[in-house]
Amino acid sequence: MAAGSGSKRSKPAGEVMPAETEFRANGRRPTSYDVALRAGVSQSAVSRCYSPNASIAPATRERIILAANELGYSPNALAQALISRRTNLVAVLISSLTMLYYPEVLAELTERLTVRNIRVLLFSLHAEGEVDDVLDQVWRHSVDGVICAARLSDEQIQMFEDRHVPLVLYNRVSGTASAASVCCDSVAGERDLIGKLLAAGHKKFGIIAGPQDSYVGEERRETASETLRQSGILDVPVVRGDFSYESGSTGLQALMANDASFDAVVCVSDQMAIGAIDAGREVFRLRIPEDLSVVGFDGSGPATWSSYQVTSVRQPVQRMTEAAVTMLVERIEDASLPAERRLFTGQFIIGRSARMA
Amino acid sequence: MAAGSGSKRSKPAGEVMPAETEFRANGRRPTSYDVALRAGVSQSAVSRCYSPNASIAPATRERIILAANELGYSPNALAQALISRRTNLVAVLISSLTMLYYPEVLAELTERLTVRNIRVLLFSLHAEGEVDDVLDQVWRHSVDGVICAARLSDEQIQMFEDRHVPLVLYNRVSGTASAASVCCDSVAGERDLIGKLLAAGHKKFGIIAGPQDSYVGEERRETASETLRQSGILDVPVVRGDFSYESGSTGLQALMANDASFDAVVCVSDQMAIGAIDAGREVFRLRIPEDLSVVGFDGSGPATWSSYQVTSVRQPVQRMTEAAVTMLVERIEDASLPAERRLFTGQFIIGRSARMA
DNA sequence: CTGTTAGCGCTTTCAA
DNA sequence: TTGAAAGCGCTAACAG
Repeated sequence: MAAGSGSKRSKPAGEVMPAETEFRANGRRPTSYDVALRAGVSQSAVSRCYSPNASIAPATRERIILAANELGYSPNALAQALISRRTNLVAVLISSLTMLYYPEVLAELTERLTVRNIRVLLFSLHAEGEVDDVLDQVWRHSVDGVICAARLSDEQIQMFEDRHVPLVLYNRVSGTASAASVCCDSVAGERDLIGKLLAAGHKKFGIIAGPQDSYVGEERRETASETLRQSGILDVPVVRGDFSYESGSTGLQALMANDASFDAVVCVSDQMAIGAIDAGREVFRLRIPEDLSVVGFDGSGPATWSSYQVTSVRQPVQRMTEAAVTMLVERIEDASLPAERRLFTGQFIIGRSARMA
Repeated sequence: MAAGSGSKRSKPAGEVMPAETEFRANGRRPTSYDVALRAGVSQSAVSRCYSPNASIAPATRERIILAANELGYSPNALAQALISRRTNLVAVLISSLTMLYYPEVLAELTERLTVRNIRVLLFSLHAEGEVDDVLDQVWRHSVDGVICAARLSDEQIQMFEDRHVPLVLYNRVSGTASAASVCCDSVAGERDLIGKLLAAGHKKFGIIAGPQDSYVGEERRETASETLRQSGILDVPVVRGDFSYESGSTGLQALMANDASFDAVVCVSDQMAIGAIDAGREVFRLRIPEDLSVVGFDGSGPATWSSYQVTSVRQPVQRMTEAAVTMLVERIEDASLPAERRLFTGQFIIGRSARMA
């Protein structure tokens, strides 16, 4: 018998196991050695059967596949990864809030990675300090690359370069370090939104911003303020939320507590816009948009529901996730590829939550 | 020098590498050999440093930790897993729809697994046929266990037993095979809901059900029909949706197309209830709940928004996810544990979408 | 086309 | 407490 003799296995060559009639007779999953034994070939022949471009005789392959099926064999991804230095694993880092309020992104990323035969190792970040622990796990698992939709410091981004782990940032860019990223253009989108509100004659604005550590949130808030300032509208009050419905609702109430004469409230996310709309209607008995215009950002599911129909900017999530996955895979394939930043333009959604004339 | 000589490494003992001043001088991540070399100990000493209950002298440990930090070393999870037969990886299987409409579950599961030092390998299923491919990947990656919130056939469940891979089903039970599971009691919840509608004098019902392959959807639909039948209300029309907002909206319209005299519409999910409420208001100009009562199920986020306030049954997601994770971890620790089924009672949410008197 | 061989980086006896 | 040695299951030269 070809296999077994001279192998490193502990059982001597003569002591060949009987045909394994039971599934997993020895209590462990079958290995390529078991398959080789049964098919009467060498272990490496079995390995070749599962290699995309291996040279193996059709007849041999058939015998091996048969034996493998009888045994219920499938290659051990750990061993494959250990030797080939390719895990086919990508870590997706996502802040728990984003995961809750924007699940479409995760669903799309997962699907697109799966299509490329890549598995997703999911990390959900809530607290800030957690990031370092998560990164440690990322290194330990030798993932082929990382897609990050959570806050990373420049030092942390630098670690990816040091370790040659391809990284693509989602809806954020790094300040100093150069990292590949895919974003929806918050500046253009928010400017567009504000411009339309101004054109419709809105004069008294309020802003419901996101947490300070949110990249897109801050970008949208700054753009809103700046655009208004350029039109001579200064000192626009800002309150902060956490992207949640509740914080949109309390945000509006906080704004109104000081001064209830708003024309328009700019929310940096749809979820908060919805909260603001509900608070406007329920708490202040306002008609939206006749008495108060509310705009959001994202174009996420509930924003289109007929009770809200939020005037907003829709992120092209499908194209963005596809771009992120493509960029990452390219960098896994060719580590020398330079950092690239892809900026997608959001689509204005007219909705019914803002007076547009 | 202790390490290096006699090791299996290809570089001869004499050809010792110079002190590695650079991070990852050889272009690869440092291994325990590199650390051993630098700390002047054997590779196994380094390994012990990262073992919870190893016997190692404090002084030695310190030298090793120092060297490890200088090199930026962290253990290779692949190699650890390969030899120790423990990956600290759990696969989470979730249907893409569930992922979209019920992200809280994924977030909670991930968080609770992370706390237990377990990583999540995420698989999102859309089509039915995909399951077998996903399972193949699950086997290949030698996960320690699986939490499944997607449809699995009895044969597929049997594969987990054959391979001794612990499995916990989430919000579903297996028909014949015995698998551990965590569920919210749809029967009790739906019966409660229907009972309250009946008590309030509703007479003419319609049901918006889920897809036929949804376990909870069908359970809720059957319970609703059955409970009504027991009160003498027969032939309740049923239309099917896919749990989405849109299908709730079109579902109501389909029901009304035949007969617009409904008292109450029972939706098997909140998302569809919301769609039905909006369609009732927008399309049919109905007041909810004065003209039409709508009830849902789940108690998911948007259901509590003030525009909807869906009368529903809230699943105790926190307790359910904790139970699922605990059950799985117990079975990873002790494979001989018998299958167990934990049923949680949902909480009735009175809401404002159904007339209750 | 096929088999032999040498490890991937680590844990775990077994001696010392 | 420590080191040497033996693999975990696999890929990838290298010969033949």
